[in-house]
Amino acid sequence: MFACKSAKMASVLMKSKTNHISEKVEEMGIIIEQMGYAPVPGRIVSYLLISEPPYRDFYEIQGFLKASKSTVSTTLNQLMQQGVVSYITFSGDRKRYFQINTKGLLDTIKQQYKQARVINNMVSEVLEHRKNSEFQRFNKELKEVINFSSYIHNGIEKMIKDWDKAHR
Amino acid sequence: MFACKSAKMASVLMKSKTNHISEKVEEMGIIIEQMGYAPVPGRIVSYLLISEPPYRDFYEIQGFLKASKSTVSTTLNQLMQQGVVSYITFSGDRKRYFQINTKGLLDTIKQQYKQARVINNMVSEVLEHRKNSEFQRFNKELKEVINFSSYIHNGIEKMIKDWDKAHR
DNA sequence: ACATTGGTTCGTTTTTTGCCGAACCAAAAA
DNA sequence: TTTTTGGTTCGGCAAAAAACGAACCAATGT
Repeated sequence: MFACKSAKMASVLMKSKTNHISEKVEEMGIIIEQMGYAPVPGRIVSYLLISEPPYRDFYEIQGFLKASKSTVSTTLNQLMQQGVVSYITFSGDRKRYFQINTKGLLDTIKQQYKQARVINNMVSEVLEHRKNSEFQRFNKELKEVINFSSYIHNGIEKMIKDWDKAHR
Repeated sequence: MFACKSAKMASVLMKSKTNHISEKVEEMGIIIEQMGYAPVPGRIVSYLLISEPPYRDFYEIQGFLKASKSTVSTTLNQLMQQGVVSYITFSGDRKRYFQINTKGLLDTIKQQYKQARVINNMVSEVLEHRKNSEFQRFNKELKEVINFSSYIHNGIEKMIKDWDKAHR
């Protein structure tokens, strides 16, 4: 009886807490989705970010997300391959506990910003290709785009380099 | 006969040039796809960027892409709504000539970089949420991520502000 | 007035994405 | 040795995204 009541209270507490976290995971998940991920990976990353403890085993993740084993498995493996998630183990416990790999996360974010180079290259190539164009007015406008793009690109590059230097 | 030969030569020339441009459009298209666009919009933007003249009518675009009228129509309208494409007209010619709106393109690129704020906010919120966590080691690692994220975010913000100031 | 041009609209097809379930497997426990 | 645990793999399916085609329309040309 007492045990039952206690379990019930725990469940109620759990539930409200879980709901709160659920909401957070949901909204953070959407933000992550918008940076080009599918819903489930977004939710897993969100969950591992705000979960206390910050590591969870396979079935905890699956239970929280209410997703299938296969989905959780493949998604975790993708995230691990990407370096955003890793796992720890505890001796005498066969489970793997998945967690955010903050170093990998940082690298991924860094990598994103380095993408500035790609667009900068592209747009520079365009101007190179158009150098003998009859439409210098357009070229001049394009140059403005390239100027901005290089300006940002160089700035980001420098910032990252400085950061790396300071944190080595 | 002469006319025929000339047409043939033109066609051959055209073809090689078109192929060259085709390749470029294709690869630039992929880059643009990777920033979250579908293939056709990517190709249209690419085409208008490197085409000489830098404006093309509806049927030129359609013919070059070998896409359906409907696809071209809706895509052009989307791009115009986004501000990346606009059109010009010539008197005595009913056609619209579509072209890149460099100002709109610049704004779109700018907007992309401003997205840095979103991830920075999210990750800051995570730390706020975890402030009483038992896992200070993880929190410390997260702080590193946040530091980088804010650092880049502030840098980008400042760069854009400076750019806008200098180009007003 | 009729035909043509320069598109637009909308219902349909095609392709891709995201996720699931069931069967499967290796390591550990019983 | 058999069972259980902690996953993995693969075929399939439903929904969403992308592209299409045919019918349509307004403005211009004849």
